[in-house]
Amino acid sequence: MDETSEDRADAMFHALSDRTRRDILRRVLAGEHSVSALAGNYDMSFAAVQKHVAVLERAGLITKRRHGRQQLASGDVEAVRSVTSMLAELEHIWRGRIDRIDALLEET
Amino acid sequence: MDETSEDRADAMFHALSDRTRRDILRRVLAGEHSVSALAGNYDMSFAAVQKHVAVLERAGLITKRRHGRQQLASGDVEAVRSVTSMLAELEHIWRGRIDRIDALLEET
DNA sequence: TCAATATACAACCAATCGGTTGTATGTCGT
DNA sequence: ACGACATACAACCGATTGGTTGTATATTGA
Repeated sequence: MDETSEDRADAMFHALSDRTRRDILRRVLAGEHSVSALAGNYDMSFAAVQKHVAVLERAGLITKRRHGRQQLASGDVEAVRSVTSMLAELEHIWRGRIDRIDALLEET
Repeated sequence: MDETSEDRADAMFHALSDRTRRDILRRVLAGEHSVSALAGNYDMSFAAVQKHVAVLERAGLITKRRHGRQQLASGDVEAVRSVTSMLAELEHIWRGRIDRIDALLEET
């Protein structure tokens, strides 16, 4: 159902808006971890952590690969960079405003 | 009630997770706009837009200043940059992983 | 002074969120 | 073959979200 880049932006920012998910992302950017290894770090049920991992995966911020009975999660740095570039676009818009102010000042 | 940097991160990413709020942020980064001028752009009630503006303001992404009976909203590019730097921290963690992999390969 | 304008905010609603427990499905080791 | 482990997912719950309408409070211009 998700199709547009706005949908992807919604999903990515939403995934990043929870501190447990940001912590999971940090860990799996540093290296592969199974879902249960991740779950061991938090004071909540395995199922809750598994859902957080699923949210990150749906947003494209992590990928999983099977290894025996485990699913090894790994952070996708390219997805992180795509979020960075959305913010860069915002900064670019702001820069245009400053340029316009400068131009106005120069007119005098 | 918000105190920690994790609370601020929660608020900022949450504020950015809605496309209407991202659009508002783009407009007010480009230049000041009153709340009702912003509301004119969207197919929803004034109150809904006013709440979106309040969410962005609580997250620190925009500031408001009174001008007569209007409140002029303006995007805060420094706040946007602080989000960028959170993502940069994630990229940095990932770089450490790559360095470790390189070191392992070099051992052979 | 007074009507119109601009904003804020409360109360409400359906939908989603972050958590829970319970169950089903694979996969491993013996 | 079977018990233990790893994962997925459904059902449920209270809290929050994104929207609505209605009301209150300033501020302006005539």
